[in-house]
Order: sequence, then structure tokens, then C-alpha cells
Amino acid sequence: MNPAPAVAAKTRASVIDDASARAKAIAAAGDLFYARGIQSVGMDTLSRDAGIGLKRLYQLFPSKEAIVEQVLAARHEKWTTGLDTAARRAPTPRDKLLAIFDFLGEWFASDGFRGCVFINSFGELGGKSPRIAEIARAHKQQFQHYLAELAADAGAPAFLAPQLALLAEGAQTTAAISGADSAADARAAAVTLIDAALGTQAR
Amino acid sequence: MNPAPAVAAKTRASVIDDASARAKAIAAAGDLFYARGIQSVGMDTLSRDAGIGLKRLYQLFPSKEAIVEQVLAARHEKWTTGLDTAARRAPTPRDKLLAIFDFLGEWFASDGFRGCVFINSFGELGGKSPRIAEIARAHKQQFQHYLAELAADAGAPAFLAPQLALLAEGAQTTAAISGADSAADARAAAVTLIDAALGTQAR
DNA sequence: TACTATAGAGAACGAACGTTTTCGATGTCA
DNA sequence: TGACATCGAAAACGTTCGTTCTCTATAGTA
Repeated sequence: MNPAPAVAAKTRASVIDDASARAKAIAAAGDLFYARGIQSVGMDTLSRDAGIGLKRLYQLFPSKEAIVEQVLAARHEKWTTGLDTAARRAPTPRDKLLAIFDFLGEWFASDGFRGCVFINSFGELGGKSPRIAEIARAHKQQFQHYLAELAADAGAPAFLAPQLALLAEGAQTTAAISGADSAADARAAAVTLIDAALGTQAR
Repeated sequence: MNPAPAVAAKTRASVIDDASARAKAIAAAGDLFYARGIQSVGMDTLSRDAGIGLKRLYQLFPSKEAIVEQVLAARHEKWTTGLDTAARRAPTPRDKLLAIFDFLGEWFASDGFRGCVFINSFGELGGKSPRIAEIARAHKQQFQHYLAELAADAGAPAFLAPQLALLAEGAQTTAAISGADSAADARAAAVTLIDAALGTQAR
């Protein structure tokens, strides 16, 4: 009848319930890992920043690596949702493809932007952690797939989506490292590639 | 009269001279850092792999960070030389621009390829080490400048070079993470962008 | 040959890491 | 109220890190 109180009854003396504590920890870990890199952030720092004791942290997560994985899963969810929201607002399939680059532009301009967390994590840990490498690979593949759907909706040939993906990836690293407004460059290039691809179609 | 023996006389009992030892250390460190990430490689591992004792290592370099910086400097040199060699082989300015993507393709297919070391280092350490962030930024800026020169030689407008740079950057991360043949995709997109840019010129 | 300086191997150091445990304090249920 | 469970804070554990130091062997100089 009342499932939420039932859960609360199980963890009697908790200041906050497990789900909220987990969410707080993942949010804090996401910010810390993104800003400083994963290995540079110790569990003590995470405990302090999240406001959750070390003991509870290790009751909620089996290891730091598990936290990393859940952070990446959360960031993937956030990315996918943001992308889809931006694309949904655009009226035509062509506009949906371009909306991706507007979405990137807003992201690049946000405070603390430091590139794609999947690219960063892959560079830092992909060489020694197959799990992290696979998570990054899956994330990028899903983006490719999403782009391919949008491109197909626009009636474009199959080669367009990978080309636009390269622009988006390049814009992320360039904006992070060089601080340039690479979203605008990427968008302009995307217009050219899209028009060229649609022009080659025998419609 | 004999400057080389004079140097050898200064370091009497050396098995190999300082310059060779330094080069060996930087080569070994470059391979290790690239394959596993920087923080994942300890000085003991580097000492063993380079065949240089810890004591000597710290006589040759003041710190691990100094080794990292010199590794990046060496990789920058190698990248610049390889790029220029590839471009020089191409007959026309347009072919020089495209030769970059052929160069990338060969690199991506090489053993142990794991993306751009500057992007990886930036992701791992850029958040806490301004030096590393600046080295990565300078490297990418030099690439942008090189591309701009080639594009200008081809008679293209100024917006082309940043667009091609995005393709190259995106191809590097995509090839590293997804393992796809992104150099071919990038090259095809580059052809479209170059032709479009040259077509807009009022010649 | 005796002296000096450097080499390499590795022990040792202090700090930081991920993880576990201890320790009162607090809230829940019989 | 009293037994119990869980909390946060922090000490402690074993390991690893970057860096320094010790030790012995050896090569060059006089």
C-alpha cells in the first residue's frame, strides 16, 4: 500500500534514504571527476563534497569504480535527454540535425565546461580499464546511431551521419582545449555537408 | 677541438651518455604514458622499462612532471614532422589538405593507437595542471595555424581551416574510442567542405 | 695502487590512495 | 526504557606513489 515508507522503515536511522544519498553521491562525484579527472579525486574528497560519510558511501557503492560507472551512466542519460530535447524542438529533420550543434554551443558556453566526460575518461582510464573503454565506446556508438536516425529521416545517404558525428566530436575537444567557439564552426560545416549529401540524392 | 669526448669525460663512468639516457627515458615514458595514461605509470615502472635506474632518472629530470612535459614536446615534434612530410608529398595545395587525412588513416591503423596524446593528457591532467592544459592548447593551436596556411595556399576562405580541423580532431577521438575507420569518413567530408569553400570564392 | 665519482639496484621515506574499522551519538522498535 | 541498528567523523590499514638515500661495484685519474 505504501511502498516508500516501507523502504524508509528498512533503513531506520537514515538522515536521508539510500536512493537520495546515492543520487547526491553520484552528482558530487560527477562534478568532481569532470573538473579534476577521476584519479585525482580521492574518496575522502568525494565523501566531504557529497556530505556522506565514507562508511555509508561504501555501503551504497561497492567500490570507487562502481561510482565511476554510475556517474558515466548518469551523464549518458543527461546527454541523451538534452540532445533529444533539442532535436525535438526543431521543426524539420534538417533542423533537427542542426539543432545538435546549437545544443553543443550552449553546453560549451556553460560554466566549468571541460569537454566530453567519456572522451576524458577514455583517455585517462581506457588503457587499463576495459569497462571504462567499453562504456565510452557504447556511448559514442549510441550517438552515432541517433545521428543516423535523424539523417535517415532527413532523407540523407548513410555517409552523412558519421561525417556530422566527426564534427560534433571534434567540436567538443576543440572547445575544451582551445576554448574556441567551435560549435559555430561545426554548425557551418554541417550545413555544407548536409546540403551536399541531400543534393547527391536521386529524389 | 673534440667537444664530444669532453662531455664524455665529465660523466666518467656512464654506461651511456646523458643525452642518450634522456632520449631513452622519454621514448619509454612516451610509450607507457600513451598506453596506460600518465598517472597509471609509476616511476619504478618507467625506470625498469627504460633500463635506467631511479637515481639516474632523477639526475636527468627534476620530476615526473618534467618528463611528462618533455614527452609531450617530443610527440609534438613527431606529429609536426609527420604531418609536414605527408603534406609535402602532395602536389597541389588541395592535395596537401587531403594528405592530412591520409596521414591520419595510417596513424589510426598503427599498432597501439589510442588517440591523441594531447587530448588524453588534457582530459586526465588538464583540470589540475595548467602547464599540461597550456601545452595541449598550444599544440592544437599550432595545428590550426598549419591548416590555415595550407588552406590559404589553396585559395580557400578563412573559415575552411577550422572546419577541417574539427574533422581531424573528431576523427582522432572516434578512431580511438570506436575503432572505426574515421579517417576515410573525415577525408570524404573534407573533400565536400574544400570544394564548397573553393566554390564560394569569387575567383 | 689508492682516491674519487658515478653507476645501478633497491631500501626507505612521507604522503596519498582505496578501503575497513572504531567510536560515540542518535533514532527506532519491543 | 533498554536493546539494537545505523549514522557521521575520523582513525587505521595495507598499498602505491613520487622522491631520496644507502650500498656496493666499477671506471677513470694521478
